[in-house]
Amino acid sequence: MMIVGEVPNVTPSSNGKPPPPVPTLERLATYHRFLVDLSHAQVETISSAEVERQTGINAAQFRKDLSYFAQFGKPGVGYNVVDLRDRIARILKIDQDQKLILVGAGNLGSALVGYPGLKEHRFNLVAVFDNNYGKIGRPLWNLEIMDVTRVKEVNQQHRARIAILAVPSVSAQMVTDLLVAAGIRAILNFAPVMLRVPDTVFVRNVSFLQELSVLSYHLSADPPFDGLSILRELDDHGNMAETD
Amino acid sequence: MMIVGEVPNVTPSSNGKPPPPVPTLERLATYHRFLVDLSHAQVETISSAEVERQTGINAAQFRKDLSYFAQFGKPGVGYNVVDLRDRIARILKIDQDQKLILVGAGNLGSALVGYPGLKEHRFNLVAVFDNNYGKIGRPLWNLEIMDVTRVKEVNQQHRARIAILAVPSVSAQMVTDLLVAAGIRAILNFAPVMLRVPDTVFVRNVSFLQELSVLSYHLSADPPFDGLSILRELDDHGNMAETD
DNA sequence: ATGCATTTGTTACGTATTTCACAATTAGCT
DNA sequence: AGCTAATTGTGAAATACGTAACAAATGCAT
Repeated sequence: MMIVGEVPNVTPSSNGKPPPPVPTLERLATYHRFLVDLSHAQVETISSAEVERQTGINAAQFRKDLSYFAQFGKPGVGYNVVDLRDRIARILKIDQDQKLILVGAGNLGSALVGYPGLKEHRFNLVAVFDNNYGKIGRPLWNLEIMDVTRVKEVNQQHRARIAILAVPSVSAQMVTDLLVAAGIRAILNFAPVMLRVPDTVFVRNVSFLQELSVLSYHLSADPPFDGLSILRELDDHGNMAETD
Repeated sequence: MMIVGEVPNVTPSSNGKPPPPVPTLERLATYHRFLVDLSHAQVETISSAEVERQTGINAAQFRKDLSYFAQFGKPGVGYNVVDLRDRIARILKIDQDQKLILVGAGNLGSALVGYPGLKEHRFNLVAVFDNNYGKIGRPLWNLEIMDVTRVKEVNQQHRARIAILAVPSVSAQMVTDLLVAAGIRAILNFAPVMLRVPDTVFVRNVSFLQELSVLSYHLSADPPFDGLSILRELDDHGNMAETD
């Protein structure tokens, strides 16, 4: 029973249960890919302990992640690989074709949508847009690059709900507004800026430079060691961190 | 003074202070880019409240993030934009040229290292490797693609410490072992697998499919709304979520 | 059929991160 | 100089997330 005035920001399908944490969703995608591999290797069942051994993710974490959604396993036995794989796919809605549009047909955008894993995971590119007149009309893969100002009109046919945004930072917000107006509900943003969107729209940011900067931080400031000193450390410690 | 037997896993420059959380480092990169923009716009000083207004990041969060490193601002005044920008750059070590190598000269890898933002942020690609014999010897940008088995030998000259890993999942671990042996200390991994590395090596994972899957989850299961319903919601609520 | 070894689902605990709240500091104004 | 308004830096409170621990469930062996 919903109390009037309560804020219904609990994300999709507001049941009674607490919504799954975002890190859980991220791991779910990892589990899915892992299970796909297992199923190809004809593995029938797997235990959470075995998942930990093979992926490095804590077994309790794995079980808890799944518990946000339903009960999947049999005590004493484990999880049926194919069943779990398919049920996770349903949760993430990657069991059905998902239409994508790309905005920004530059180097990065073209490469991203050219990634063959996309089709394999049923993400389907249906249209490509750009705001650079030099590019409009040219082909990208099997599609024609269209003027981004037409995105609303064009998406009335496709009804894609996910957009990949790979435009320069300066145009990112402007393009985002067009996407929102075109019915896009989820944006994968590669521009290193915070987008303003209505709270009905989900954004995930991927920033290449940010990732590199975090890595850069962790490099010690001392004079660069040559490769050998690392090897020596390896020998000292045995070798790998964690697990076998 | 270091107590014997203490575990020195506190990341770089083990001072007495607690190490900054990783989320703080990620935001630091965001602040840096934001400050670069401000400095180009000739803004002299900025307050944490104004940062919140413009980036959406909580003002206390901003101040606390900075407090892990030093005191940067003047009470009653705020932060000097140029000074803060440069000090964050020093913290992240993006004030100096950082050498990078790329492993995996496919679509994605080529596009990533072709991104002009890299040079602007002083990340310098010094070598490209692949394990596909068809590609070895060919040029990529101004470099020749080399056999990845030679990475140790070649990196003895360059002494790059950061690697971008954009190879298929199956070869990712094998290549990683070569990189570690070659003195690489930080890896930006685009393959959707968990890499095993010694704990002297830092890994950041970027998975395109994982990001899309998380977005896909958030799409409600109900029949797809057309673009107009979203617009109606926009009108109802005023318009944007948060801030002006 | 009963007991044992295994493994789940979940509650309780611990750690990490974010947010709040306020004393301390600064610049400008009178 | 002293007062005021603004804003920082930070300990304490709140929240989110991860890990451990264990009762309940299952299949297998006897």
